[in-house]
Amino acid sequence: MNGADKPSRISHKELFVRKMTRDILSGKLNPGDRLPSERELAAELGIGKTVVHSGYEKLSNMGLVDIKPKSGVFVADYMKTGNIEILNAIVQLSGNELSREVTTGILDLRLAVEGMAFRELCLRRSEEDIAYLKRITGEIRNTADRAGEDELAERFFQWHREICILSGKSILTLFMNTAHDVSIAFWVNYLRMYGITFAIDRLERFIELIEARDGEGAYNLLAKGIDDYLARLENE
Amino acid sequence: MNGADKPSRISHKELFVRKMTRDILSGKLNPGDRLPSERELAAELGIGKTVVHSGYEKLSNMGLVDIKPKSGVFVADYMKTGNIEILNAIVQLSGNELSREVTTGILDLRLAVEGMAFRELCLRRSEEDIAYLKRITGEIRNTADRAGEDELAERFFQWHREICILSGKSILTLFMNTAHDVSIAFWVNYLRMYGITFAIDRLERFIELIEARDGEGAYNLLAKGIDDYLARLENE
DNA sequence: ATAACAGAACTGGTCTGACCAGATTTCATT
DNA sequence: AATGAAATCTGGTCAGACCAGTTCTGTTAT
Repeated sequence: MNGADKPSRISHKELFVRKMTRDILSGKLNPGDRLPSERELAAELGIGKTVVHSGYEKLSNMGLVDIKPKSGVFVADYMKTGNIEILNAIVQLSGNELSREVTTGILDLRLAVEGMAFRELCLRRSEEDIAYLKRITGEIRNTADRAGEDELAERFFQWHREICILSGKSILTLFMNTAHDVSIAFWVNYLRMYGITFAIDRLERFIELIEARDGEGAYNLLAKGIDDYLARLENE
Repeated sequence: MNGADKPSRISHKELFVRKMTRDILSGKLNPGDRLPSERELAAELGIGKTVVHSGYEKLSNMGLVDIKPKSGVFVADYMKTGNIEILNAIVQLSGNELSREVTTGILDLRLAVEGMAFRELCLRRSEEDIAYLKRITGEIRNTADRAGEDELAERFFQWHREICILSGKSILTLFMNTAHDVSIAFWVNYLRMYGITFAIDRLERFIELIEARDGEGAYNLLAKGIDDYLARLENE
């Protein structure tokens, strides 16, 4: 019993994927290692081969394992071949705790992606864009008290994603979504560190700069915020 | 020869996913539309319900559809909620042809990601790194004649990914892999446009700059290359 | 002793049909 | 008209059967 009482039952596949992810990411299994065959594993875990196959397929999509058809499944050199979904898996496993390396990496990318979005949006923003951003920012302020930590993090994520959407560069939006889970973990930490009021004030400062079409200003505010966050992380 | 000779038979699931992807991306189906139930579709297409389920699952992973459990499957507002895998799907559907918007978007991101990798690598590169880069570049040159278009594109992709790996910023590598398919499409076009010799010479120029620890130089060469490519694209 | 080669014993890949449980609709009862 | 139980939808899961390559193994011919 229990301990991890999940109201919604966890499927065999989900359990299997988590176990394998943990074993691989923790270093218990090393790149190149051969994994048990689908049949073996199915028998050992008392589940169907189809389930194991589906699980291996998912791990393969993340880049954690390398499936050689009709031959075997091997642990992949995932830091070479994996994709960003691995980050999301890492975050979920470690319960929203981010290592420093992951944090700085993600922030570097965020600066690149969102910085570009800010600059583009400042060039093309309409009055409607400004009104819309003000409206959703107001909504965040109004519901901040009764919103949970995760929900608030989600709202901040959506606010920044909106910048990408409004910028018209749809690639940036797709990228933001790809890094969703890891972003949420970041925002939870951020909001704990700086507090809600400070964070919302910052959103409004961004809106002012966009309204003034000050792309460089918005970029610099973003860059400065990231630097500051990393500096505080160092001093912890 | 050839064109589309696929030796490996295409599975029902693959066919189904492609059809749905095409219908959604082409605008034949619109965000919010309810899709047929798994059973309906299975009967209509003469395949098993599990196959349809698995297909819907894949589409959901890409962010193309929104699965409401026990309720129905709906076309998602994918430009808002989709992730980068959608790009890969777009590329595959259009037979490696890239729209201008996708191309510029991807190149913007590449500049951000690889530019950072070049700068970092110039700071920390060892003699071994240089020797390794020279070796794999030599291999590309030696095999360029007998390699197919796609294989060569893959090798160029791997070369640039190697920059990310050697830079030590593993997040950048993960990002590169996430955009793999779309990058291959880019490199195929690039190699057609500039020719193999020019492209390989350029790799060697990069190595010289890394050896000289000239991070700015490498960044500028990358930026200039991208600008030039986009300019030529305009004039086509 | 060694090389070549059938065939047995693996491997992952695909698909069907059955069953589960939550969501939704229908329709008789109040 | 409002209520609520039951029928009928929905996606979610799973086991087992079959397919087709790959790899190992033991025999045979040199």
